[in-house]
Amino acid sequence: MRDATADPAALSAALLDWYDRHARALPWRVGPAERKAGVRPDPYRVWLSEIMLQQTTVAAVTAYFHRFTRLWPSVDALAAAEDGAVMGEWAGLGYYARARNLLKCARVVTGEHGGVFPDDHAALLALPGIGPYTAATISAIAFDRPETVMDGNVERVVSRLYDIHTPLPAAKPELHALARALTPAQRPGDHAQAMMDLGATICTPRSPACGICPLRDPCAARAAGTAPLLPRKAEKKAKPVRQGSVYIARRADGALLLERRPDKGLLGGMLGWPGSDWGERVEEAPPVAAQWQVLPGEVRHTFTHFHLILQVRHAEVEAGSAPERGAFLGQDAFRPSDLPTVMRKAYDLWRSGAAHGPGRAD
DNA sequence: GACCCGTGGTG
DNA sequence: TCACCAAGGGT
Repeated sequence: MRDATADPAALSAALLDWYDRHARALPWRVGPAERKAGVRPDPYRVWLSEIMLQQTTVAAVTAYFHRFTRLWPSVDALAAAEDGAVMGEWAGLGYYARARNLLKCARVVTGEHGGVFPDDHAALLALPGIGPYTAATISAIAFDRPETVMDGNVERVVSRLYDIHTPLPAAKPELHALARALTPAQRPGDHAQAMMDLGATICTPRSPACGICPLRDPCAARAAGTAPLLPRKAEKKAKPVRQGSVYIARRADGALLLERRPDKGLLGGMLGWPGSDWGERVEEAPPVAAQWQVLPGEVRHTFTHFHLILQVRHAEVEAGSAPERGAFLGQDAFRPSDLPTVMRKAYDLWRSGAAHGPGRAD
């Protein structure tokens, strides 16, 4: 199915020419004009952005990237941060193991590499939270190494360029070999970013803009009319529905009962309301003795592999009450933005009900 | 390879 | 409303 006229050097040249004219301006990016003028990206910012961008859109990442770089302008500054502060700033971005590994990685770079990111693939791969994709991307973008970057964008672009119908993930080795042949010796960093920009703006998952694509002539899927159908993917399993409950206790002074979740597992390391496990139909004793009231309504939330329906309970507790789980956090120390989204939804449900007082209709 | 791990946008 | 999707990594 390969187009014999699709010379890799010509493809790469056409792609770089398009990138020079249409590169997205991104907060962590050194654009093609600056790069040609000799400007080099800050490896810390490249690394931070790549971790944030794992399975996450540019639109979602941008505000987080600005906050993180303002609070912690260097890897040394980040390494010195408190765990809770970093987890709180990451709240809402998801995949919280990334934040835990972000801190681990910063502390290794500071403690074992003198605060300087290593510039070789193997050393990068050995760092927490950096896998094959991120190691290759940091090498290419931060150090302009001729690494082959294989993310979801590149898989899509290459599968269409060569009209590959093998479903993912089985197609990965084949796609990687094809992508490697496209990687140029000159400007590999810009090439990697050009592939991603093409995938994000032209060669999109649905209704790709083939008419204005710089690779439309050599593209095999464009010729075959199969571009919108690629890449094919293995079927996914259905998500089961789980249920559970959380307890929001407020002390007279306004302090709220919260707990730090264990590092492993769902929402690991994040702040949350004490509650039951989540499963078929779980009931559990409250974290503190009180008159618990079931709030009207429910929280619905979807995780990677299940749907959750959450019942929210609330109680006003006495000043001296000793909780069996969690700890009371003072009004001034509690920021709703520190909560992962599902816990934030529970908080919002309680607050929206409290605003209307008891006896609310729904 | 299989499974676990979040979230918000989108059609 | 809902399934799909996004600059993946760890186990």
